[in-house]
Amino acid sequence: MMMIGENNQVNAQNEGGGSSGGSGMSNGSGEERESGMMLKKGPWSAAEDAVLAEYVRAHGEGNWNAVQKNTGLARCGKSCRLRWANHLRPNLKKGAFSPEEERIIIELHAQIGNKWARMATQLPGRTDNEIKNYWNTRVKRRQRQGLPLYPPDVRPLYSDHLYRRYLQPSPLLSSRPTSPTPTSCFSFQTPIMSLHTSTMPSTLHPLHIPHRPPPPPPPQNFLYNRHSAATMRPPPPLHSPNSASIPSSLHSPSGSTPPPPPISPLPSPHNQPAPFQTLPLFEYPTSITTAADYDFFHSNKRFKLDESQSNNSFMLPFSHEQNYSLPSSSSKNLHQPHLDSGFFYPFNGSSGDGLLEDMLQEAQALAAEANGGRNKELPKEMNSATQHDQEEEEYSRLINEDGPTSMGMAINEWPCNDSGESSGRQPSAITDNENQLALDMHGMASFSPADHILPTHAAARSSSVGSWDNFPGIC
DNA sequence: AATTTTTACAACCGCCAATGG
DNA sequence: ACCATTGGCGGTTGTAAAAAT
Repeated sequence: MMMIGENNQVNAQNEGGGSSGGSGMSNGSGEERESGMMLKKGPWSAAEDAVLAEYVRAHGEGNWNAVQKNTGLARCGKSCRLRWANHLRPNLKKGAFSPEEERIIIELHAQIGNKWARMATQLPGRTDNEIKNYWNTRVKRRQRQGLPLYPPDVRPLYSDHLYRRYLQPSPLLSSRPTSPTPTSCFSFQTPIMSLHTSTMPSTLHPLHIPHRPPPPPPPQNFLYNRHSAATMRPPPPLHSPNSASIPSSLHSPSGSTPPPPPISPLPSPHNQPAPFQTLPLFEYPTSITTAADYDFFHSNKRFKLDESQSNNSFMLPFSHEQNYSLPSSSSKNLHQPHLDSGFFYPFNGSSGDGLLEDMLQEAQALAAEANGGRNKELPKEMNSATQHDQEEEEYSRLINEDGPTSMGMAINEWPCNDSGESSGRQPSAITDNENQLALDMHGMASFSPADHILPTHAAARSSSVGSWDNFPGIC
């Protein structure tokens, strides 16, 4: 915890940080000069807090730059406003979020995305900063654990920012407008590779492929249980029972909440008319250092290096009619999976989907080989009774209680319009024309397969990577 | 017990829109 | 219309504490 003492310490982190909010130059010591006065940066002291609180008590909020002028407080107006809003104003709640608050945050995020300030208006006493921090921590935690970002009964409805992350122009769609605003969308990295579709052509299959486990030791469990994994119920209602606590004004930007898409079997890739062109699945990692890694990328017949691409794309042998370009190839992309909001929907993967079954079997074989026949190595963190465990339990229950007809597949979002309204059909049921329309509508120019597919090597090697046991349908 | 990793938090940064001169 | 200032927002970073190894 950051110490707030009386000594007006200067935080070294601000060295070379440049100007802040239009204030003067940084002097490299955590202070800035404005109007001839050295402005402090870094943690606030109790004395500074007292000065600011007294000023606001006397003059009210606003006109923050006047604080420094009138009180001599060596803080810029921006800093004063932030300090007041986040720490000093009355009725601020401190401490951990209650389960109710967490639920509200999750549901709000599912609806409006990273609109922290708007979320804060729905959580009295909480600041946007707190909410943002909570969410970012949650994202990291669940990513590492390989869990969906949202519980099964919450489905992200927002659409706008889901796509911003990927709106870099591509050779195919370079004329489309792009947004400069990246977000912390979360593309969930489960122990299974998930080929998310939020920015991919809707005719693509969402696909789960167990990823190559990290080089031993320790091996991960990759056994795939087709029977338990082959059950999936339709998505639950959009809102949990307590979602009524969320004001309607915060529902989708369009003002109406789109209904959940009806569930229908998703045809297998084999049901698609051939020939299939290929889709870049992930970038060739630039940091392969082990023979096992090399073998995985070069000997696995399901992946092939697309030599037509300068960025060492690997391809899956089925795909949309077009290839999609990758953003700049970098090991960073590979090792830092992009964050996006994954959720699940049924995938009919058990009725003669030869390709998919082959892939799954292949992955299973790879897993068994890598794992030396051993299963079930639960990371320590998976044994703790936490909220996510409860969510996971519920999720598993939802998955397993229905008939063995479908398999859980993670995707980001249905094809939908700008208001987040779903087309109401499975991606594979979308025609090419419609798919192109969707692309046009969203400017879905490119995506980063590496972001979506591969777990970070670092994460994969860390002890905190969840085993398959932690993923519903995988045993 | 020492070290490493993760978490929680605070604060800063840059951008942008609103406002007023 | 232009420009500077101000305030707000979302993203990012740094750090201490806690947890894990």
